[in-house]
Amino acid sequence: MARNRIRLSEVAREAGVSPATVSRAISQPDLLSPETLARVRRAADHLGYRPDAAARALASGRSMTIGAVMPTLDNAIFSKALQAMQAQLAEDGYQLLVASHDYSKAAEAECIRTLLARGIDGLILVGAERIAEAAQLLTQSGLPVVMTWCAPDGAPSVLVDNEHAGLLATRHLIGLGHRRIGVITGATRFNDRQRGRYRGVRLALEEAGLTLPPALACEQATTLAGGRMGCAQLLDLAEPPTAIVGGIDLIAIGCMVEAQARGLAIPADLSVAGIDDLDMSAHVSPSLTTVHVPTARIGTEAARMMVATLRDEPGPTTLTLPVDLIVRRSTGPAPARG
Amino acid sequence: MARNRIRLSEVAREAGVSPATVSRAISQPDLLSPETLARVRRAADHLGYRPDAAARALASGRSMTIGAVMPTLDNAIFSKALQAMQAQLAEDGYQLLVASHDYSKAAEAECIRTLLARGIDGLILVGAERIAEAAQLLTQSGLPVVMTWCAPDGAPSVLVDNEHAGLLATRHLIGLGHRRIGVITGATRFNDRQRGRYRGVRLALEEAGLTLPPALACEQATTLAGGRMGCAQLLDLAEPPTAIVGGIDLIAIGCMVEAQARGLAIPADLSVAGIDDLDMSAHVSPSLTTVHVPTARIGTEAARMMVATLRDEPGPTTLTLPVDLIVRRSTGPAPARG
DNA sequence: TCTTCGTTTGAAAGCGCTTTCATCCAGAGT
DNA sequence: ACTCTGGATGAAAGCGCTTTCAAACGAAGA
Repeated sequence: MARNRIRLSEVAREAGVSPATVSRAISQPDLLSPETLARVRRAADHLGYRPDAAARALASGRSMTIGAVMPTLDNAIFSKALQAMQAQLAEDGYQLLVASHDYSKAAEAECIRTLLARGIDGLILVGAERIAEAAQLLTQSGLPVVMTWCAPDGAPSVLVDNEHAGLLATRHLIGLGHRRIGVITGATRFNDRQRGRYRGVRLALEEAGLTLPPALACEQATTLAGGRMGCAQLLDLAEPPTAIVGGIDLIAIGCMVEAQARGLAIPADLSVAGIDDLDMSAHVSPSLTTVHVPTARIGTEAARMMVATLRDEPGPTTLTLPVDLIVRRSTGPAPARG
Repeated sequence: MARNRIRLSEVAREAGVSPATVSRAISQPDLLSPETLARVRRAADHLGYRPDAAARALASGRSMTIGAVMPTLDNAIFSKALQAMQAQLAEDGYQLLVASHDYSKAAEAECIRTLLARGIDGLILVGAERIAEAAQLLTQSGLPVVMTWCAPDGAPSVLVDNEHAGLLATRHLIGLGHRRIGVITGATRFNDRQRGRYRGVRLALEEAGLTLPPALACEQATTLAGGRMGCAQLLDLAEPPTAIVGGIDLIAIGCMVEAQARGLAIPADLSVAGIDDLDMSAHVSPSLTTVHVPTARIGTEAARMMVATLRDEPGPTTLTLPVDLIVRRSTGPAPARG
């Protein structure tokens, strides 16, 4: 950390006021008379004064820094949310300290620990599943926390109804006449988002009186390659599905790639639906039917909620964002019975 | 920032030593006798002591925080580099403070300013183009800076030879007999990476005695949609190219999508090559011929270089990572003359 | 005119840690 | 036996800012 050359006290001297006044000029300008304020400002500009963040943090107990712990940045949905979060926080004068754990619970706990030690004013998390140690750290720190995507009832959070998303995608396929529907999700073990979506799929099937044979459900990495592998697995079955739901768009797109590589036409031979609505999903060929999840908004709203909490502004402490089915070209009527 | 309950002085009392000793136990354990060290550690563990980052930063002048300014996080190449950077920094006990500017020079300057004010120990940047104000801020701050992807000669940096990447992709197409080669880059105005790649393309064409008619070069957003639009533009020409180089994979993939949507076969009717080698590029259909850019390694190495600099370790101050042509299925021999 | 109040400013005490500098002591050297 | 050396520890002075608390002042009320 570069020692700033100019200190607050020097600005005070230059402006002919006390250090306290300069401090107030920075953080509570209303308290000063317009003339004094102007004089201080002029002096500060003149000297090129920049307050020292560490000193402010130490003296005030606030660091103006929010921590965010994400599963990974290497996935459009999280990096997009992070991008939006950062933009919103910057607008309110906060900075974002980022950590990612690559879907490891232990690593997540470590992230939380270091972020906590680093002196943050609030913490934004993804999902609500974590080891006891991490949860305990959080509660005993008393730090404001906002969870995203998933959270237990009542916890401050910005959510999407993952179950509903799975439900919408599956209902759509059922409505098109599909009866044999496969599902490929990401690992559900440390991922309540994927679990919720999977539940939604099952729910829709049950509603329609259909069953999900175990062979038609598989877990894969949440990547395009994972989607390809999962699709290959399902298509190799003696009775392959006529439609597949991907737990995230990346998987669904992988499915399409694999199916097309095998000479299948989409949606004539196989319908594919995803969940997320990535930017690219509208542009792949055929365009992907999916459930839109307002990823960027999750970031924005989480940031807003965090700032509101820190400012003691009243307001809703949980927010559920809507998900919508976007019907595109990758889904169509079930093929006639052979 | 949650006020930590336990202070260093309390640990000192518990351990029966002076605060100075506890401080040394944390940051310079070698200075202490093994017994004292153990005693202090025990006391600290027992009380659940966590040092206050702001106080350490203020007293020591080091914040153990590195800032990174990226164009956007909403692009796999940057988020991947960031992910790697973060992982490496975490290993060395540093934290990452992230900001992004969405390809705006003014916003970038603002990012640099706030990051500087936030008290960071070093700054990692992408590219070397920025407004004078930002450049001046950097030099007068005297902060260690590492640039990535692009940088002027001699500046501490982790680079890739963007020009060479463009060259490799284009030579490959020329080698396949293509003579009418189109190129779609991202905006080159505030993007020295894309400019370098474009230069490489021109260079390869010149080498082969070919020209690049202005109509065959276009700039588009660095997205899949941008690639589609650019491809449409080139294919609508009276004399469309037989091969297209995309400034980044995302554009190249967009090209393929557009061409396929128009009923063209790849590579029979049109060859497409990209630069980056995204994860997905191996999995799209047909798989994309591209130039591999070690994105994650850029992040890792930049982090390493930063830490080495901060520790005053000797070592190379610029590092150029190799790029390699990866031939896949999206490129093939030029169609026979009609 | 005298009190009361609100507004604006200053004095000074920290915030929790790091870091000289000084001290102490044991063993090495003579 | 006596100085010298180096390692281990402590005392204390900040790091640059915020924030009570109190003072000073002019205006308003009695």
